[in-house]
Order: sequence, then structure tokens, then C-alpha cells
Amino acid sequence: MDRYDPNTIEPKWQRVWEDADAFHVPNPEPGAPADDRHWYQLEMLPYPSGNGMHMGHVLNYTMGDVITHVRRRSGWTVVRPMGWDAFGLPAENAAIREGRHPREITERNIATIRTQMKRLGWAIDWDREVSSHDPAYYRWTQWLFLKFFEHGLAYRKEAPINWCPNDQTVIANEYIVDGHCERCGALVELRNMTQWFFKTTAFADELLEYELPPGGEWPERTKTIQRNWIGRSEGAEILFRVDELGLDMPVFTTRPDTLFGATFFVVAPEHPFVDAHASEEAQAYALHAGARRDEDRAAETVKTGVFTGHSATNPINGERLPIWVADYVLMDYGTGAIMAVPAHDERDGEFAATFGLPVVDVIDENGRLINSERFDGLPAEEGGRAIVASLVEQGRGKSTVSYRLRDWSFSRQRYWGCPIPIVHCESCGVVPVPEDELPVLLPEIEDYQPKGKSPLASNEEWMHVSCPRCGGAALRDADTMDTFVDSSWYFLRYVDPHNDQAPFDRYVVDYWLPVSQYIGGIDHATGHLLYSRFFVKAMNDFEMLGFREPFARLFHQGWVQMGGTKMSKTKGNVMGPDEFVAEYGADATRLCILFLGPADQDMEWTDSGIEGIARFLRRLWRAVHEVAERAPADGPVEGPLVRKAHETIAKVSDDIVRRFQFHTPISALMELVSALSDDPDDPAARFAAETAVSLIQPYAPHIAEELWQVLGHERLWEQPWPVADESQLVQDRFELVVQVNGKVRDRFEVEADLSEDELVALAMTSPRVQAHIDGAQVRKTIVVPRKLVNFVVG
RNA sequence: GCCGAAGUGGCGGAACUGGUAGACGCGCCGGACUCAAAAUCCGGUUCCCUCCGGGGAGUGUGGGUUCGAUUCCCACCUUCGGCACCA
Repeated sequence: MDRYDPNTIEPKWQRVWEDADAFHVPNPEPGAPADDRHWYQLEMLPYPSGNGMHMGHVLNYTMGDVITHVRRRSGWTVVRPMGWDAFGLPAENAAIREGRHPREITERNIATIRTQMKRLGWAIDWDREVSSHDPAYYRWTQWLFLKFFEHGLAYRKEAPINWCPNDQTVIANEYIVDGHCERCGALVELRNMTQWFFKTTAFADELLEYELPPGGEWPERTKTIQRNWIGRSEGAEILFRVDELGLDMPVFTTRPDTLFGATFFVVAPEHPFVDAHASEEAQAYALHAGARRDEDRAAETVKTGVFTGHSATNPINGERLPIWVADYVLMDYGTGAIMAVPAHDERDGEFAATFGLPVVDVIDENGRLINSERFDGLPAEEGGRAIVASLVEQGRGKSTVSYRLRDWSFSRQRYWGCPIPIVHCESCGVVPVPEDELPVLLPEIEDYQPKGKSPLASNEEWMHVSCPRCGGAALRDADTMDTFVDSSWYFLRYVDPHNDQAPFDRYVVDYWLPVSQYIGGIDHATGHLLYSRFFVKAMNDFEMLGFREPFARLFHQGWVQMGGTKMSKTKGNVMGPDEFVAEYGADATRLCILFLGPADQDMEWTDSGIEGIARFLRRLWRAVHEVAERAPADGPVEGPLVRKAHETIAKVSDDIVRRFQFHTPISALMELVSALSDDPDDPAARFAAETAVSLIQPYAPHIAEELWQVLGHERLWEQPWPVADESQLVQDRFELVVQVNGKVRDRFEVEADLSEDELVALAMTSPRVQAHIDGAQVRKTIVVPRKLVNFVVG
């Protein structure tokens, strides 16, 4: 028996799989019958960082790998692709530092990570590899952009947007954390700029619906996060009249029932009313207040504001309310104006207190309307409906819905991204680049240094084009797209990666998608996951594909932490797999990361854990070799070891497939290996060994393959997944627990086919039980079949 | 403030449908093998008490339901996550 040496056997089997093209899965022919046993296994694609993979990646992809092997071997056709989220700032910043091209840096990083991935032995169909920086990919990103543009779902507008002063580019709302850039941590500024937006708000209601296929399931917490982000509020829009100006001012409110309690009216500093009609003092205030970020405005403890000099008429009772301008009202929510009800809104109450404005109670302690004329006495909710109905009749209001969600601003003022296929023509305006001129290649430039405007603009030759529409002088759009545009459709390209006629064929995506199981971090709940859903819903509307959701089942892995904190470059606690793979092998590293704990919870990486796993693998290695040296039993085997093997099959399969729990199967396998190594001479030891090797294959495919060969077999990766023999799971004896008043007093083995009466009689004979009953009256006897007997006394 | 998740040995965690709390691993303690070490193997390891037979307590806290609660219900505490001057 050779010593277990992962560094010899692992590369050997990796070569075997590669030569056998073991994990390549071709697409079905058009019109081929739909096979309902196909599975699309996907984990979020990696960003090719210069540091290579970290343990979080190892966890993520190993989990996907276990599922892939189990499904494959259970008779499913599994597609499991891989690719690279290759555009983005880190490569560009590295390019500035190193004086090289971002492409060179990115491709170098990809090569490093690809090598790491192959060394870990993951079952990936490398034939489907795609990279978002490849013109063969971003050609179709551009093509999709044009589709969205054509349907009015991509548009340009001037708006105050988030600007990262460090990265010198716009960033999306979704990637701002507490007012700071999620990527670099700089404090985000507000800038007024003309930017490209995707109209995600057009799908606000659809995004609240999860139109999943049968068997699809999303975690409740993810849906909650998305629901909070979308922030749907039902309410009413009410028109207030400014008589002296002949103007109607709409407000949004969720509380139309409190309309009689409105005692003043407030507009946001950015509201057009201010510039057009407000007093000089109010305009001066608005100019100052409107320039501040929402976060700073919110941080103010005392409310500020100025009277504009005008009044608005409450449509329900004709009362004239003074119009104020105040920065606690936000322009980009609702209509940018509110009816203020100080009695029933905390913020309005504070404002009224500060400026001595009147307060009118309109709801009593029983929740009924008061001071509301003919609506008095109605329960608040009913009263609200009645008030809206009355406004509708007068044409002064209607029921409506407001959302917190904003459109996705996706143009970026940096180099390393997908160019926007648009030309700006003096006479024609915004003109799309014709489809047959795609891709618009990313031009070469001299200097990547961010200067607050797009580096692409520095390439004069590239910038100046003739207008595709009129032939006149025109300029290209010099911005690039947010990398989240690239990753909003990569899962569609994966299934048809070599298509040069279209981003994908509809029959191919309709065959494989929605993704059967998606795995990735919950940090993308309001970003990537929402964007991808938006893309798919829109493409479904364009009739490009036949489904409404990209991901049927979603799972979020926990963070792999070190020293109690999430791994991050700034904390210097990022750890990759390399040193563990070199010392203990890929199999041990894979097992170790999954053995750390429940996959959906944060876990602490400990170096000592891998020692235990290595011990286990050596023990497995030795036990299997010992078993293999002995002659196989002739005829069927039975006994506790056979039963243990079947129990392990049931446990491992159920945990992985149904419970999505990856650490407990390892415990079960440790028990089985320990049982069989205790007695290699047991005639059932060979069956137990074969079972253990077969079951561990998804976790540790290399050692499994090697030991499978030691046991005289071949090509374990394509052997059917073991199925537990139900009859073996039924035991003929079990351990009966006997309780007195719910406390365990004795336990002993009994025959499984005893009747309840016999169990009770047997339980009663126990001297320990007798001692606790101590001659007292047994008031009640509870029997749980195959488990316990409980005597209630006293 | 609103919404959500979670609290179990020294540590990571197990206990899936209300039925033996602590599987499995780490760490630690003791032993075997060895000149020695590594590796390996065996035994022990929730806490307290013990006449070594056992006994008592115990899953964040306090109640409740139940023959029986880590599991269900109520209240609270702590931690983490999302939203938040969103009308």
C-alpha cells in the first residue's frame, strides 16, 4: 500500500477527466424532445482579482460541485459553466499602478484563477467559458443595450447622481453603503449629470412578484430585502390648488384619512415651484439646502424651512394652507411636495413645533375620524377610502402607488468597461450604432488616469464618427457600462457561448433556464440579483426568451471569516486555497471548507480543521486498502455494517439534495469509515468501503477515484449514485428509552416487533424504573412506537 | 422606528415532524507504540455533587402549553442583516 499522496493522485485524475471530456455537456439539437432531467448548476461568476481566489470562492464552487456530481450520477444532465466578470475598476487601477494594459492584467489574473480552479478538480464544462471583456461577449452586451434602448427601457437624463470622488465615476444606488462607495469606501458626492439609466422602475410591481417555475424557491430574507428596496407604498395623489397662480400641486400621501388634519404644505428645495414662485428668502434657502446629500439632510436634528409666500387650497374643505419649502421633503420621492399633518406625522409635528404652526387632531384614540365633517366617526381606513372617493368625484385626487426604487444609472466615466454603442449627432441627437457595426471596440488610449470624464474621449480618432443616420459629424458616447450590465445576462450566454449570430438561441435558453440552482452572496440581493431579474423580465417582454425569472432556486453561502471578521483585502485577512492544496491536497481543502459549518451561515476558517480532515482521508485510504487485500465475500452480505452503509446513503443523499446541508454528510461518512476500519474482516466491509468511496466522490473526487480503482472498479464519476435499500433501514431491534415523569431512567435493546403492551410490561421490569416509581400509582403511560415508554406517577 | 435572521460544551457545530441534548470534528487530558519525536492507535472530555451505585442542573432570560419543549406560544435581552426625514 502506497502512502496517501494527494499531490500525485490529484493531477493524475484531473488529466483523466480532461482527456475523457468528462464534464462537457453538449446542447440539445433544435426540436429535440425536452428532457425534464436536466439541471443548470450556477454559482456567481468570479471577478478575476489579482489575489486569485479566496476561501469564499472555494466554498461557493465546491458546493456547486457537490450538487453537480450528485445530480449527474443520479441521472440528470447537468450543465455547469464558468466565466469571468472581467471588466471593472480594480484591473484599471492596477493598470495605472503597473503601467500595463488592463486587458493584460485581467487576462493574467484569469489564467491564475483558471489554474487554481483546475487544481481543485471542479467539474466544470470549460468549453463554455466566457469572459465579459471579450469582444465576442460584449458585442452582445451592446446589442442588448440597443434592444433596451429601442423599447424605451434605456434612456438618458440629467439628474443628481452619486459620484465617487476617489474612483472618479458615477456609481449606482445599489452599491452605496451608508453614503460611501461600496468598492473603495470614499464618501459619495451628489452631482448633476446627464447619465444613462435603465428603467428598472417600469418593472417595480413585477419585481415584487416571484414568477418561479414549479419547484422554484427563493429565501424569504432575500425577498424581504428586495421588497424593502423596492419600497412599494399604496396611497393617494391629491391635487392642491394655488389659486393666485392658477396652479395645481399634486402630493402623494399614504394617509388620505388625515386630509382634514393638513395645516400646512411643504415642497422640496429642488421643486420647480421654488424657482418659479417662491420668495427670495425661500429661494436662497432652497439653493443652500438642495445642494446637500439626503444623508446630511437627514442627520440634522432640527427641522429647517422657509415660507414661500403662497398658499395652497385643501380640496376637501377649501382651507388655505401656507406653502413652505423645507429640506425634509425629498424631490425624488412621491411628487416632491407633501400635505403636512402635524398631529399624525412625527416629522410634520416637529416642523410645526419649530415654526409654531397649528396642529389639528383628526383621529381619536379609537381610531375613528374626528374634525373631519361628514367623515366623522368612520374608522380611519374606511374614512381614507371615503375621502379618496370624494376627491375622485371632484377630479381632485386618485388612489396611487409610490416606490422607493430608482432607475439604475449605469454609465461610468472609466476606461475598462463595455463601450455604449451610441453616437451623438448635432442634428439627429442620440443615434444608436447599427447592429451590423457591433461591437464598438474599446479603443486604445494613452492614459487610464481618472480625470472626472471618460478616458475614452481622449482618443480623438475613435471619438469622431459620421452619424449613422444623416452622415454628418458626430461623436461617440465616451462612457462605458457598469459591469453589472455585463453580469445581468451572463447566465444566458453560458448556455450558448459560441453563438455569433445572436446573444443566444431562444430554444437553448428555454431548454436550460431558469437556472436550477444559483449560489452566491446575499450582498447582491438589491444589485445583481435584482438587475438580472429586470433583464430577464424585459427580455421576456421582447419575446427573446420564454420565462420570467432567471433563477429558480437561490442559495446564499455564508461568509468565510478569519479572526471574527469577513475576509477583505483592507483587513489583510484574505486567504486563498493554494497553501492548503499544496500541503494537504484539493480533496482535503474541499472537504475542510464544507465541514466548517452550515453553508448558509458565516463561518470561521481554522487552520487546525484541515488536520482532522487529513486524518480522516488517511484513515479512509488505509481502511479501503485493507479491505481490498481481503477476498470479497461470496453471496449477499448482511449485518450492522451493511445497515450502517445504507443509513449513510440515505443520510448523505437527503442532506445534500433536500436539505442543502453539506457538513453533516461528512460527519456521517466519518462514522461509516470509522465503523468499517474497526473491522476490515467483516464480510460486509467491502460493501461498506465501496459505499463510502462512492458517497465521498462529490466532495473528494480524486481520492474517491483512486480508491474506486483499488477496489477493482472504473470511472466512478459516471457510476450511478447509490440508492439506500429501504428494507435495510428497518431495524429488527431498537433501543427502548424508559422515562419516569419525562426523565430518562433506563434504556435497553428490544425486539422491534413487540406490541405496545409488551413494551410497557418490559419497561416495568427495569429495576431502575422500579426504583423511581417507588411503589407510587402510575397515572398514565405513554408509548411512542420504536422510541420510548414514559410512566407518569404521583 | 419598520422588516427579517440568529442565540446549544473550551471552540465549530448535531439533534429534520414535540420524544435519549451535545453526533462529527477541533482543542485538551490520559495511555499504547518509539531511544526519542512525528505519524498512528486506544480511552476520556457539558457543569455540579458522589459513599463510584448513581443523583441534580442544563440549549440567551422569564413565563406558558404538554406526560414530555433546543423544537410550539407570550414577553423580554443580546447579536447580526435590510430599509429609514420615503410623506
